[in-house]
Amino acid sequence: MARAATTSDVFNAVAEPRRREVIELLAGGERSVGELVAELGSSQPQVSKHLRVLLEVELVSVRREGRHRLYRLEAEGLKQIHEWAQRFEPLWQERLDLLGEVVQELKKEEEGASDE
Amino acid sequence: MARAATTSDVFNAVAEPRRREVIELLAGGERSVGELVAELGSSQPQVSKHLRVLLEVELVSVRREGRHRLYRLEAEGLKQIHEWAQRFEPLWQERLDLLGEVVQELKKEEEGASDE
DNA sequence: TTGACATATTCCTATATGGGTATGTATCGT
DNA sequence: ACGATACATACCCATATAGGAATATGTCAA
Repeated sequence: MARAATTSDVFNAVAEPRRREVIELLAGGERSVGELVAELGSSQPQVSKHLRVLLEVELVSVRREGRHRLYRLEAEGLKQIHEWAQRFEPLWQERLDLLGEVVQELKKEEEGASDE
Repeated sequence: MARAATTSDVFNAVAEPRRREVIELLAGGERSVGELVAELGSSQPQVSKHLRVLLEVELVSVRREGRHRLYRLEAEGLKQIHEWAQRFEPLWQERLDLLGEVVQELKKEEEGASDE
């Protein structure tokens, strides 16, 4: 088999840099496809395709406004990612603490050395 | 062009469910490949490949111990994901607050209705 | 209705897998 | 040195894109 579909879950949807950019732009408020195209510098079809993926995993929603389609970020979906990563926070925190201790050790040693 | 390489960044590396499982297992402490194979129920080559991807984006590190290779989670890499998602926390929080308000509204209306 | 504008969809191509199978390589015990 | 154990790689296949180009669809204005 091949890689899983990007439309299957939020993690896959967000794995694409371009789509993360779209999300970041939409965090600033609703945008039409055209605006996104201008801001991203991608082709219109590409932007539409990325939006479709984000739509399928419900990271965005659409609304019609005349000839435009206004896309809006549905941030709840990102919560899932945030929470997943957060589970490991104690671990990287631990490392930082450890680093802090090492620094303390080095300082002591240094002081001891300069003492000689 | 094709899809981006999974070895290019942490987001891609974590997009694969199997690799997230590996990360979760390693969060419990160092493991040998064999242990991971047993716990994941995947084939040994597959596990090795996933570990390689995680290694390339530095989400894990390896250590030799006799015939075994002990993999260890390097959680700092996940911090990046956590922080990226965290940027949007105000947005989903906002929605929840809004939801709360709606609930309050409904309660009031309900009380008013039962009052009639 | 006709034309212009805004998007979505389709088609085509090159590429990067994920999984299975077979094989290479390093380490340990005898 | 030899066989067994523990992994890593190589190879093959089917699939899912990301992009680009062309086209279809939908909406508004005259």
